[in-house]
Amino acid sequence: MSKAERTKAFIIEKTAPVFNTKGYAGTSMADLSEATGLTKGSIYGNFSNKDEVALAAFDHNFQKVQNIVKAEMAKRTGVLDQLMAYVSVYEGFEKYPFPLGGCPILNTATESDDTHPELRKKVAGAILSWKNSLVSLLEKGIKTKEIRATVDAEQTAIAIIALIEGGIMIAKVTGKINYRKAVMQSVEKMIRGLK
Amino acid sequence: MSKAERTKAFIIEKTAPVFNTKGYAGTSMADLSEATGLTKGSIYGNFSNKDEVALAAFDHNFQKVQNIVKAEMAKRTGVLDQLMAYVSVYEGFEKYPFPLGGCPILNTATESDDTHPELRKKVAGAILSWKNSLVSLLEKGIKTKEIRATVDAEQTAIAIIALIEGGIMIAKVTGKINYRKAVMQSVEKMIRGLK
DNA sequence: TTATAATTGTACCGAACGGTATATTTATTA
DNA sequence: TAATAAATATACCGTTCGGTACAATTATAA
Repeated sequence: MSKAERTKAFIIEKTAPVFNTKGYAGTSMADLSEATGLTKGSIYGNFSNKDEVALAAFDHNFQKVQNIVKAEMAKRTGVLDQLMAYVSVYEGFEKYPFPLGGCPILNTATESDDTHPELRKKVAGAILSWKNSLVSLLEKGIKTKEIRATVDAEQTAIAIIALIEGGIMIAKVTGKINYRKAVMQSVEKMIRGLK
Repeated sequence: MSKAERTKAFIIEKTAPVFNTKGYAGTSMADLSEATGLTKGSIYGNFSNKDEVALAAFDHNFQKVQNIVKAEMAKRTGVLDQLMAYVSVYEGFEKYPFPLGGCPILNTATESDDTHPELRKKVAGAILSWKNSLVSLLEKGIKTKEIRATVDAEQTAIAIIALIEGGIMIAKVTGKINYRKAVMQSVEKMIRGLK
């Protein structure tokens, strides 16, 4: 790993939380300098523009979330139990090394959808891969009879994601953590209703 | 209604969709000039700063959504049917005069939560009033035996909001309208499950 | 250790930012 | 219709924006 590669990774690591809290438009190059302790010239020596840092930062933040979920799922065996991993993670948010600013998908989605096509695509990809892994899990459950055959995997997967993301949004903006927990209990009910 | 009052209303009406698509940080005074055809000086003659316009614009956008839902609910009588009004509205989004840029609650929530306390408060208030009206409706349904007494009104209300907002976000960022419809069908299922 | 390449800091660019003082124009009322 | 008040446009303020040229520094390999 060369010096440049290390610096690049360092910049991403330090600026990712800034983008995730202030947003893309709300984050300035000066913010990135402050977060890294590097000058603007140095940042531009490693990235060609602000966009490139933002895109890398999103990947970094999303990866962080994915790692948490994967780790929690690896502890479990049954399909329903593995689905419940999401409930655990998002109910106990603060116990995990979640990106500062909350869910990067939610944060980036609403800002980018009308304004930033590249970022929008990345978020869409993240949601789609999340959905696909849920669908696979649900279909596996149907095969192993842990889940009713009548369950619509696609619809269920999207509903789970919608509930989680909506719950995070509501809890964060109102400042009421219990709202997120209430929503996660609805997710739990939904999962229990699958068998 | 004086000239100033009319102009003020005009500015809000013309700039509300801009704030709702570009976001607060992403909208400049130049954007507001362009949207209204008025000069910056004129806008500052009617509002003391950009914040004031943004706050008024949010109110305007939220009011627009509220009016649509109220109108749809007025057409119905039963509690479950009135709950279904939300399904109708958010499933058939495009048939209604929805604010350009989508749901103002969703758009404004994620941007304001870490950065703009005043705007955040407004969004929180909007969600809380939405939740309260849902709770009232659910409790009414419990009284009239249209809904099981074991239903947790608060939890159900928040889950419905989370589903709707999450569904809008997913559909918009992925560009797949069907995702929103799938989520609304989950809302429908949830409502049917209440009796 | 020295030459060379890669990396970082300094100093600056023009443009756009939010905001304001004031002149000009338009409503309003006597 | 004339006097006055209200609303709008013009021209500008200092600051910050993203980005760049280039010098100074540091890592790398001979």
